[in-house]
This record gives sequence, structure tokens and C-alpha cells, in this order.
Amino acid sequence: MSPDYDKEKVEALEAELECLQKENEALGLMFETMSRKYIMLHQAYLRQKSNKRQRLEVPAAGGSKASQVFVKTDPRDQSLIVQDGFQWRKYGQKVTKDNPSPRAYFKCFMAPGCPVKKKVQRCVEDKSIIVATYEGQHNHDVDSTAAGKSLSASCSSAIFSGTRSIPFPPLDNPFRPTITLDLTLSGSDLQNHRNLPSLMHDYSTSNDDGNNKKKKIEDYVAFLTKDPNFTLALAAAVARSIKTEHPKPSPP
DNA sequence: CGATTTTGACCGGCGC
DNA sequence: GCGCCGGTCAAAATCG
Repeated sequence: MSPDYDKEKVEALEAELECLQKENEALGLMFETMSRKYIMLHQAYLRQKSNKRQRLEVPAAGGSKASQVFVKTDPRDQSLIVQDGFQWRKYGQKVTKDNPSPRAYFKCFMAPGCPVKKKVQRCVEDKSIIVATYEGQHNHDVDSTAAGKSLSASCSSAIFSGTRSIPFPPLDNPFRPTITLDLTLSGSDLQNHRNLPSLMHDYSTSNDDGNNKKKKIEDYVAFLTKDPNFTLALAAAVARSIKTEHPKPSPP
């Protein structure tokens, strides 16, 4: 072990450390932005829920359920396409009063008679976020190849499911939707992602006001993990990825 | 030329 | 009862 070798090694490690710190800082900022957006959307959702149509909260016979999925997209992309593994046919578009962005109406036509509909509209607060509202239950299985493609080819990522109730019970239900719970944030390199707690620890200790930020992040994580809908969506996403890795052979 | 999307018209529910 | 608004229909337009 020569001193030169050690020095070189130390320099390399320092460079790597600096690189990681910058990366952590950027990811931390993105995480904070995302958490703000989530809180904003959650509050808007709660406001709407409490202000409008309270009588509709009485569940219909058979339980008509709706779930919302928030999808982060490229703001330049004006299309209202949410790749979720199902085939949808657009049957209408409307501009609603509370949102200048048009709302598109889709029906599932993967199977004849499938009653599922979805409404897709850009978030009024952040036009890079698409809100997809699903209604009904599919009477057929999801097209796993399309779902797989949608995960790899789409530049969008569903950041969370703001569900009042998820119409497709996760894991054991073959009719569940492809709710992609992607907390990695669009545009970031998958290879660069370490596990979140250590990432947050590095980030929080590398800043002067680290304690404050750390507390914010911990609060947010606690908030998310307490939300049963988040847990359900997370479980669905994990199940989805397992299914994609080990696809069951399709019948001839 | 068939499939799909667009878009204006129509319908029904809800609040005033 | 009337008007507003969201959701759906269906003819026209567009696409492959």
C-alpha cells in the first residue's frame, strides 16, 4: 500500500461522497416538492368531498366504488393518456366548471360488457399531474403485456393513489388494476436509488437545517404509512411487480 | 374502409 | 319550475 495509492483512493471516495451528497440534496428537494403536492391535492380532495354531494356518500347497492390515481407526466405532454394495462375507448370530453383543463371520459373495451369507466383530467393546481378516476370493476383480467409495456414505455408515473376506496382488492384479485405506485419520481435514474431511509438520513445530516427537514420527512412517512389506502396501493404495486417478474403462463 | 377520436347536442340530477 | 352542470350519445371527422 503506497501513500499515493491511499491518496488516490481517498480522493475517489471524496468525489463519490460529494456526488452522492449532491444527488441526495436533489432527491430531497424532489421529495419535498412531491410531499407538498400530495398535501395540496389531498386537501383539495377533502374540500371537494366535504363540500359536494354529501348525499352521494350513501353507497349504492352492490357498492359503486371509485378510486383516484394521480399520475405525474411531462407537463409538455398535452395528452390525457394514462397507461394502466387496460384498453380504453374515449367516448366524451367536457370542460368542467372547477377546472379549465378538459375532462376526458373513457370506457374499458378489453372485454365486451365491461362496466368500468374512467375520467381523466389534469390537476387544476399542477397541470403536470393527471387525475384518473376509475369507476366499477373489470369483469376480465388485465393485459399483462400491455401493463408491462406501460411501465417501461411511459414517461409518466403514478405517484400515489388517493383512493376513497380501492375497487379492486389487491393481491388475490385477478381483476385488480395496474396502479403503479412509483415513488422514485420521474426523470431520476433508477440505478441511483438507494433505500429511502438511508437516503433521507444522508440528506438530513448533510444540511444545516437537517433536523427540521428530517422531521418533515419522518412526519410525511408516518402520515403515508398510517393511510390504509396508501398501504393497499403499495401492496398492489409490489404484487404487480412480482407478477411482471414471474408472469403466469397464458392459456393457449 | 373500418376503427377510433372529436365535438356539439341531449338528458337527468341537483340546487335555488 | 328553472337553470346549471356533469355525464353520455351519436354523427362527423380523422387516422392507419
